[in-house]
Amino acid sequence: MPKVSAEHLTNRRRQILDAAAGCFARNGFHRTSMQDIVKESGLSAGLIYRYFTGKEDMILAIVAEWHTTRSAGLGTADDPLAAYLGLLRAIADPAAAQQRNLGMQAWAETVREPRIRALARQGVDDQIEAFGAVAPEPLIRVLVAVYQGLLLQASWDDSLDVEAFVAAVGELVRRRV
Amino acid sequence: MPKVSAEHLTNRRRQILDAAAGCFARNGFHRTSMQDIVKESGLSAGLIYRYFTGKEDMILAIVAEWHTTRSAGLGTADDPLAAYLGLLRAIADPAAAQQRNLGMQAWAETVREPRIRALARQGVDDQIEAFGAVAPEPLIRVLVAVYQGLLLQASWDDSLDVEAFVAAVGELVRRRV
Amino acid sequence: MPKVSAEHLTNRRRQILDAAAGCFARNGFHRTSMQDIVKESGLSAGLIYRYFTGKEDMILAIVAEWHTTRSAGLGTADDPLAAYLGLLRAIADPAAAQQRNLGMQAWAETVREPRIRALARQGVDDQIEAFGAVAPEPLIRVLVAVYQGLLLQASWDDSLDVEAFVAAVGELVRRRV
Amino acid sequence: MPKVSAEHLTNRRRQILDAAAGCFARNGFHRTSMQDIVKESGLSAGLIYRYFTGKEDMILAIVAEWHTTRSAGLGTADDPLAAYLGLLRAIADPAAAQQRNLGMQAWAETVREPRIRALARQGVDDQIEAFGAVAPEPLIRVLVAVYQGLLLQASWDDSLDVEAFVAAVGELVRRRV
DNA sequence: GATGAATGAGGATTCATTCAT
DNA sequence: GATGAATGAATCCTCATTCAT
Repeated sequence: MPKVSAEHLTNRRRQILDAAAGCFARNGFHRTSMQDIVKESGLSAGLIYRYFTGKEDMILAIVAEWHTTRSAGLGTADDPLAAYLGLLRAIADPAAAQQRNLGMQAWAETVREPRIRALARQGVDDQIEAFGAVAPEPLIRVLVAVYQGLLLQASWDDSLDVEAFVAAVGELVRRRV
Repeated sequence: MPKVSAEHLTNRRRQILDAAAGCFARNGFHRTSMQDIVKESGLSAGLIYRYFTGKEDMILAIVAEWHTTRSAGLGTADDPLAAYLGLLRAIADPAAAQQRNLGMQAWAETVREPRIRALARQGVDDQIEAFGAVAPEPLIRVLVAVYQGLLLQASWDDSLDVEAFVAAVGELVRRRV
Repeated sequence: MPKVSAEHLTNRRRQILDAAAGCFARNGFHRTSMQDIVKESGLSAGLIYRYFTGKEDMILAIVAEWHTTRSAGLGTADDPLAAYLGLLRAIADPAAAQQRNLGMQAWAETVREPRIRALARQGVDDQIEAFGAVAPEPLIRVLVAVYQGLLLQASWDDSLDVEAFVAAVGELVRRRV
Repeated sequence: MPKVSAEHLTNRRRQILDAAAGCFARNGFHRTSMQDIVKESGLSAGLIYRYFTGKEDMILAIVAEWHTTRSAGLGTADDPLAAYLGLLRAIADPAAAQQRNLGMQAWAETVREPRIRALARQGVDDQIEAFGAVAPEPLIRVLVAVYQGLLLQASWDDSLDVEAFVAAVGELVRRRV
């Protein structure tokens, strides 16, 4: 007999995850203290532990969500190439800075946490499956690699010419097809 | 007149950096304690602080060296494409696991440490300059991105078919050239 | 005019005390959280605080009850020695494990809580008074000590030969009388 | 190649254990914070963890030492009964308040920590073995129980007449022999 | 009355760094 | 130079208690 609605619980969880995502994106997982998240969320320390078993659990949730977001709506496009180039533009967008930062943090964690590594690998495999009908695995892997590398470069270089990058990719791929 | 030879100093520094690189690659920067490095190096805590001002300084040194290694010998090849494909094979090699892990750690740090971010950006710029004679910047960026993404994917997936990946890249690029 | 019957209040209190006694006996006062008692009792946290002012108050109630139980029916036996030996058998009984555990917890609390210490002392004094007609104080103290020590030893050693213990006590005392 | 002498290490350990014993005897294991021990010892928090893996480890060390002290010199006396009565006097002595308090704490821990329970049981078994030549096990158990009970009663009642207690025990036992 | 979500102070422990020897 | 013992601030987490519903 819960005292609050399921919606309330969902909102609270969202509130915590948003605060955590903000902190993590700004300072990395390990330079972010639970206290930072407490402050950013406006909640209390104790309450956060009713939603997550600990910091590790929160990191895992953030990373899982990151990959889920990335895989959403995959392979449903009429024009796969155009859709892919759209993804490139999206990840390089200035507004996606938080997403990029979280991504880089998540990748670093793959080194020491098997579950995060599994999520990362699954993320790539999802792409391979989604585009399996229109391209062979190695090519998809290359395109995923391009996406990953663009994420990095866009993060480091505000003046990166995204359109030129996308155009170069388009040219490489179109000739092939 | 220094009490110990410059060579001795260099060796000691090397010894510390090697120990640190090993620890960092295994557990990440933040899960590695100075004590871990002390143990792995076989030296004492006090001594390490005579070579580095602190942990941050060591991380910086490790990251700087990582990028230096990557830029070494760039643009001197007769056949740039073949040289590039060789780099792809090298970074995906099982023996390069430590290099891959360090790279991912370094990338994560770009989020919060401007100097590491500058090193990362410089690393890409070095490639652009080195290959500026044979290809336009956007294309080089794409190829660097492919390298970066392959580093990630090879790290996550032991069964990745590197040759198929390299072949796919070769095919894309050769048609263009 | 109370909203609920006095009986209801008593039952609730009993329910809480039983839950607390179970938890305390299993894990000790300090390894038992209020949440543990909440769960075990099937009631809510808020309700428990309407019956007890806090954890300390509950511990006090448990300890008081423990001593009350021990003093009940004292000195009414026709054959005091036989009655005493029966008490020895009872406290060493496997079924009395919870009583033994609570006793040991209560004794430990006498160190820091004067009220619990007073209860413990009163417990001994009650025995002295109850058996004052049939034995001098020092002897009663010795017999109480035997009871206390048996409680400990029975708790630590499942294979303790209770009958042999009781026989040894009986022999010592009978010769004296 | 330790920087300090083995004696220094032993002294430090002693220093910590003494501070801990003082705190534990005053407030019990669980009302004593590591910070309390840090203050009482005059050392730093970090240093204490170089000697003990944690609070649990310290409790275990304190309890082990308590039982060791109790078993020291057992069974070497010419007159076992006189020696035993001496032990009774010693544990009831006002100066032994700390020993009594630690004992009660240790007994309470037997409920939840198998290793402490094993130490307690072993403590009794040691007595049984030490006096096995002069008395049967049940009688020894009874005498140990008397000791344990006296510890409790002396702790609770400053005005306890120890000599009368000891005399009562002496009388019971002497008649038997 | 009854609930359980929410609080936040307090606790155990770690770890980068220093400094006496 | 070299050591490693020592420091103590900072971290993650728990839990007794309260109070809005």
